[in-house]
Amino acid sequence: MSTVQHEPRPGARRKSPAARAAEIAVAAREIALADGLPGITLRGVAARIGVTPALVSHYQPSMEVLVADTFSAIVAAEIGEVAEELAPCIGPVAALAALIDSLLGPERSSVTAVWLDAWSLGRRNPALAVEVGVQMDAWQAFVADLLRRGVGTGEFTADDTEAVAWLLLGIIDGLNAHGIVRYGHAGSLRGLVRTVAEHELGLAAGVLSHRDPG
Amino acid sequence: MSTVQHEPRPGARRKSPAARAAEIAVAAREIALADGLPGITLRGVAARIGVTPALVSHYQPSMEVLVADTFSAIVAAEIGEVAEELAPCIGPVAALAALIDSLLGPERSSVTAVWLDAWSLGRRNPALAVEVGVQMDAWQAFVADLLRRGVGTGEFTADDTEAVAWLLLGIIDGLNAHGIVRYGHAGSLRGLVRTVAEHELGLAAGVLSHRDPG
DNA sequence: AACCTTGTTGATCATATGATCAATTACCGC
DNA sequence: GCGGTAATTGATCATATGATCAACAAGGTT
Repeated sequence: MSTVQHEPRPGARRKSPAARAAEIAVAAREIALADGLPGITLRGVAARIGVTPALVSHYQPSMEVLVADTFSAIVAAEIGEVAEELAPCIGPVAALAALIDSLLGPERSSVTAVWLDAWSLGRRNPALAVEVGVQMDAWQAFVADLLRRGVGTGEFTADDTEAVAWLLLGIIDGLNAHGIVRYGHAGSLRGLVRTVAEHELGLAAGVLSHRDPG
Repeated sequence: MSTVQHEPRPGARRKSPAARAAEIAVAAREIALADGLPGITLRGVAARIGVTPALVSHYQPSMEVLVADTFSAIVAAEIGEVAEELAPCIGPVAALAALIDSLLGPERSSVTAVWLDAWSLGRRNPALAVEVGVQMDAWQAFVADLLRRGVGTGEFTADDTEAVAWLLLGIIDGLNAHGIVRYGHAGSLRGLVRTVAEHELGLAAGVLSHRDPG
C-alpha cells in the first residue's frame, strides 16, 4: 500500500549486518506508528523490507525485544524532537507553553497510541515493561529540568518540581489517551491545561496562552 | 490457581442459557481483571468454568464482542461502586474529595489495566472502541454532574463544568496509567491532584484534604 | 577467475487463536 | 417412565504467530 518493496525475490540484495539491522529497526518503527506495537510481527517486518521472516528472526533475539527496542526508539525520538522544538524558546515560560501545545497536538496521536500499546503490552512483555519505565523517567526528567530552570529564574513557583512534572505528564498522557477516542473537546482542554500549569507554577493567568486562542 | 473447576467432564451440568451466559460473563470479567482484556480467550474462559471452548463460542457472536461487553460490564460496575461510595458524602466538596481519593487509590490498578488494554485494543476491535467511548462518556457525565451540583450550591466555581470534568478524568487516568509502571510517587501526586481540583473549581486551599495527610 | 565467508533463503515446527458442525446426552414436559 | 428439545461435546478447520536449521548463493578476497 505504499512505496515499500514486497515479494522477497531469491537472492535478495546482500547488506552489511549493521545496514540490515538498521533497516529492520526503521521498518519496525514505521509499522508501530502506523498499526501500533502489536503490528510488529516477524512476517510483517519481513514483508515490508522485502525479506524472509527467517532473516528478521536471525537479526533479533526475539520479537519481544524488537518491540521493546522499537518503542524505546520512537519515544526517544519524540523527546528529541520536542527538545529541538523548545530550543528556540526564550525562557522557561515560553518553553512550557510550547511544550504543552506540542504535546497536546493532534499530530501526536500515533505516538500516543504507541504509548497506550506499551502500557498494555508491558504487562506481558518484561523487556517492554522495563523500557516503558525508562522512557517515562526520561520524559519526567526532561519536564522536571524545565521546571527547575523556571524556578531558578524565579518565574515558576513550586515546592516539588518532581511531582509537578509527573502531574503535567499525567495530565497530558491522560488527555491524549482520551483524544484517541473522543477528539472533540481538545480545544477547550488545551486552554484548561495551560490554566492548570499556570496555577500550579504560580504564574499569572494567561501567561501561557500567548497568541494561540485555543 | 483458585477455586474454579477445570477439566470439562463429559456431560457437564446442563444450565439454562441465561445462567450459562451469566457464568461466561462472570468468568470473562474475572479473567480480565486478573490477566487483562487479552486474557479473555475462548479456551481460557471455557477452562475457567469447566466447559468446552465450543460452548463459549456458542454463546457469543464473537470473542471481540465478549471482550467489548466484558469491558463495559467492568467499567459500569466501577462507576456504580464509586457512586455508592460517594452517596454518604454530604455536599459536593466531600464527594469530590472522596472521588479523587477513591479513583487514585492503588486498589484500582486492575481496572486501570483494563482501561489501558481497552484503549490499545480498541483500535483493532470496533465493538470495543464503541464501548470505550460510551463508558468514557458515562464517567464524564458522572463527574460533570457532581461538578454541576457544586456549582449549583455555589461551592464550586467553573465556567465550563464539562471541560473540567474531562480534565479531572484525564488527570486521573494519566496518573493511574503511570502508577501501573511507577507506583512510587502516588502519595505526593494525590495531594497535588486535590490542589488542582481546588484551584480549577475555586475552592479554598486544603478543602479537599480533610483528614488524609497524603 | 576460483574460493570461501556469511548473509539469506526455504522448509518446517510448535503453539495459540477463533470458529463451525454433526453427534451426543442431559433434562424438562407429557 | 418416555420422548423430544436443546445444551453440550468432540473433532476439525483455518489462520496467525514465533522460532529453528540445513542448504544456498552473493560478493569480497586472493
